Amino acid sequence: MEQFLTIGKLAKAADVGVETVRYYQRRGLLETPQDVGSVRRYSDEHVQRLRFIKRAQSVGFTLEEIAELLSLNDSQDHQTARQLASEKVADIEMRIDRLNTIANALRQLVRQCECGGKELPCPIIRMAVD
Amino acid sequence: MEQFLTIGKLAKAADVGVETVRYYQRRGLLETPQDVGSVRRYSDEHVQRLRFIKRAQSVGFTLEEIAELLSLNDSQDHQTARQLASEKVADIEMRIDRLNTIANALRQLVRQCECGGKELPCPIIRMAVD
DNA sequence: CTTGACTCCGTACCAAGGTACGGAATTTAG
DNA sequence: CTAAATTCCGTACCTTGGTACGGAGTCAAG
Repeated sequence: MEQFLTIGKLAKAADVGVETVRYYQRRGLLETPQDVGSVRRYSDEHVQRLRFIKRAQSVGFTLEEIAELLSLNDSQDHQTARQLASEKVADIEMRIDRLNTIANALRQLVRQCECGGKELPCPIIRMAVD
Repeated sequence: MEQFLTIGKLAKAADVGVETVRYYQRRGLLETPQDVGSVRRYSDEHVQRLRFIKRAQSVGFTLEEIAELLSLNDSQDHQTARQLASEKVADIEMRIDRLNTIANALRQLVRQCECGGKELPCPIIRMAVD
């Protein structure tokens, strides 16, 4: 029975702590399944969801924003979901732009160092995007 | 004298709180200039730096990571700076990939909703990257 | 059938990144 | 020149995203 996990197995599979799983349940990011006997059982869906949360977190979304993303996924109200999803896509594109700006500044820094320019200031921060 | 700002003007120009500026100074992210009279004066450099911090934060860097980025910029040790900068670039590219994954999932969601598929589950979270 | 690991639940605590507050000194606008 | 706004500094407090802990119940391997 690899398909129905206890909370411990779930946590391990998604590489988070058991307490974290419970915390997300309290926050409403993860469904708390019905007890089977006196212990709850989790499926692969739950693992995917936890991994999604991790990825989204690692690029700067708050748990609240992630809850919103997930609710889009779950929503029956496709009209609203489409609208919100479009906004989120725009938001993500902006984040990507910012990351590219920072990456480009760093690449330039790398190049300058390679060319051995000794005392040039390396102005990462000057590259305004605004 | 638009060029030499008090802390209040600086904060306003960079759209952060005065307390935040002081906090960054304590954390070593922003230089504390010498007093001029009994008040410190800030320049456009400081504004740029604060904006850089904001942008980097908004895409998920911690203040500690940002301090590292900034120290690369300031560093005299170009060898080490080049090495670290390359690592950071790789890091950023990974973040961009993750954002693209999430954005693609959302775009797919948008498309499904447009096509009016009523009860299809919209599986944002299934798109594994790992 | 017991003993060690695991679950469940509640409450407490922690670190990061600020924000608020208060008092003394200073600066600036009228 | 005075009154209001700012600065500076220290300490206290707040929110987010967890982690730790403790006790009672439960499950599974020997």
